[in-house]
Amino acid sequence: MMNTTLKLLAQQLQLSISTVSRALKDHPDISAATKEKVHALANSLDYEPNAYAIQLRTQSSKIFGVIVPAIANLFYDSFIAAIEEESRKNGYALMILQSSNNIENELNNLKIFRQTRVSGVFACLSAHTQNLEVYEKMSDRDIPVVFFDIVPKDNKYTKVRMADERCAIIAAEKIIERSAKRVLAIFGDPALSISQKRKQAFQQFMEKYAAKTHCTYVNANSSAEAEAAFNKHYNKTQKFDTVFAMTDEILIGVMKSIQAHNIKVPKEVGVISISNGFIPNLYHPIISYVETSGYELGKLAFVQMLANIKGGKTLSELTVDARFIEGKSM
Amino acid sequence: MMNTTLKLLAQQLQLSISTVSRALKDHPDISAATKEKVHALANSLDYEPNAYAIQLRTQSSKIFGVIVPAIANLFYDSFIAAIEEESRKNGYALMILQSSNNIENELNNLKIFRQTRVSGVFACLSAHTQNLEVYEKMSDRDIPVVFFDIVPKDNKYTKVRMADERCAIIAAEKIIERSAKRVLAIFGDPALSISQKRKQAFQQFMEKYAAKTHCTYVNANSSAEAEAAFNKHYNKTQKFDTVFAMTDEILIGVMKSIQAHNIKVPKEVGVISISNGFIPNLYHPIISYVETSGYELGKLAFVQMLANIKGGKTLSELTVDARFIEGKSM
DNA sequence: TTGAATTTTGCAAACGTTTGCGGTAAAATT
DNA sequence: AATTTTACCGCAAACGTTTGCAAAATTCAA
Repeated sequence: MMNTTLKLLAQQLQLSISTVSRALKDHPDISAATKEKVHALANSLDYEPNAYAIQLRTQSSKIFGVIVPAIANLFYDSFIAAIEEESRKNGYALMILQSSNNIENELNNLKIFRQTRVSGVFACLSAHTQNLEVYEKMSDRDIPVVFFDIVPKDNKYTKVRMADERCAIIAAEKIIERSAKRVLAIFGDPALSISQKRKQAFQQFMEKYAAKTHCTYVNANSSAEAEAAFNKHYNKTQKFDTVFAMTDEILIGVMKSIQAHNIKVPKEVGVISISNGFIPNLYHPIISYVETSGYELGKLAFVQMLANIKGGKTLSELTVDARFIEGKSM
Repeated sequence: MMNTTLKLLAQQLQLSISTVSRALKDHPDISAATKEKVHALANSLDYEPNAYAIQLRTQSSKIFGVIVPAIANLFYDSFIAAIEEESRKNGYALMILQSSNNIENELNNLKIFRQTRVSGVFACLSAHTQNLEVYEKMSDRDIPVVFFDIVPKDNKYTKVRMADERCAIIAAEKIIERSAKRVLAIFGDPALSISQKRKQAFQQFMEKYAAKTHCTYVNANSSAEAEAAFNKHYNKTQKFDTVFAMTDEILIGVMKSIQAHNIKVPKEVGVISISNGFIPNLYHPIISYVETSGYELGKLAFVQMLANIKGGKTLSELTVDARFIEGKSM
């Protein structure tokens, strides 16, 4: 079936294309009567403006690009949900591509975004991205980039992220409040800056405010590793009474071990983690956690994006704060 | 910065636009020498073809639209991952929109797809969609639609889905193998056809092959409801020895209750569910489940889409089979 | 009634491609 | 040397919009 175009409408109405175009967008130059007619026919013929022609003419697509390491991730899911909501409100659509933490994919995705002439891109660096040249290329093309979560160090970029250090510190506070004697703290991939930051903040805080508390620090790259680490340390004679899990992945491993050993939470060991909330709510008792909300991060990122688009370059690093959500595990 | 266009390249090389265009796509009419020069300049100037101009000219965008109820869902995640992989291989990009099980959103999304002139759409009906008119509209515009997971009844559509009845039957088989005496079977929203189908298949099978087994059938709309249902029936004098959870959501509720009561699995009660595998692996012991793979469904859907695009209309309903994944809970 | 002011509409170029067709020059065939 | 073939290349139209400017139609004032 032929798509109805402005030309078609114009012919049927014995009007010029320009008049029809203007009528459709309520231009003051057009009389009410004409507008009426045009709208009527457009509706009955189911007219849909051709987005490609518009973009070609106006040089602006109403599409944002999003790059995440993986879409199957609770944190990024909620991030995406947030910018999707805002985008919809503002008449934008989203194009979501995943890098799978693979630099080549990341490059490819960026290329697609350039070709699609997206209005902006939300980017989460893949774990080991070093070369930011491609992102420069976007800026050269006047496509604003808002980095989120895993962001470059350099200050010349616009970025939003969780207050990573704060998260760790809040957790530490709660652990101290509980007057824990021995704690096992499990962090993620030591190569990632997020692991480093959180660990450093946590460790410093503990040493400063609870020097007598005995802390064991471990890194785990997966649920399985976390489970193994837990098992290993739980078998020692001096058992820990509190465990801290830096991520959902780690929490999952920890909880498996806890279930396997039928350990009573919080009586025998207290558990606290950093999470967006889904996983902690899967267990009984519900796990206490420091909330990192991908949703709020998304909202923030969107604000930044809009600022970039409207007001030219607005560089800055914004962080969204974390808060403690009390479960029954501490 | 100005975008480099064919025109620009042509000027710099003292060639016509058409020659440059053809050179870039290896047209046999163009001499090797010229091609060489054109490619060189294009590279150094970082030429990116304008996708909008191409689409305007050729009337075909290399974009697929995807509508899912929610992106934050393990099943849909893996579905998306699969079509994303295939799309990338075939030079397509994906535009993912979520309906949030809201009919108005669904309509809006479809509209965006029409305006974007996507090459095709993968659609999962929102829970209570009745009116398929909008989807007809897509077909009128020669945009193929492949329905997945939650699909219309009508046979005039292309659809792929899980073998829902088979899932339930496999679960029933395993329950019988275990020679369960009393089973609690919890199904999802009774308004959804998927719940009805699975329940019916399950019930029929049990009645036919294990008439003496006592089955209690319950519906639950959420984890909390599932948990409540479990609690309620577990308090009866005649305790069940096996529980079947139709979805991850239900399994989560069930497991909460199991943890709360410190029930031994599989000794005191056996657990089996239908899932893609993530949730069952969170627990100790690992829960046995019938696998419904969003990933495989995605692959299948993509095949169907390609068939539709290449070979005109190919209507059919394909299902991907299910299989039992043995955990330690039965 | 006539010219000016105002309202309403149309012309045409431009956005960056693709592609059928026609043209020119060199090479190959008589 | 005349003709045909082959190899390259350019012209121009088209895709569906938007928009500055000019033109036509209407209204108004004198």
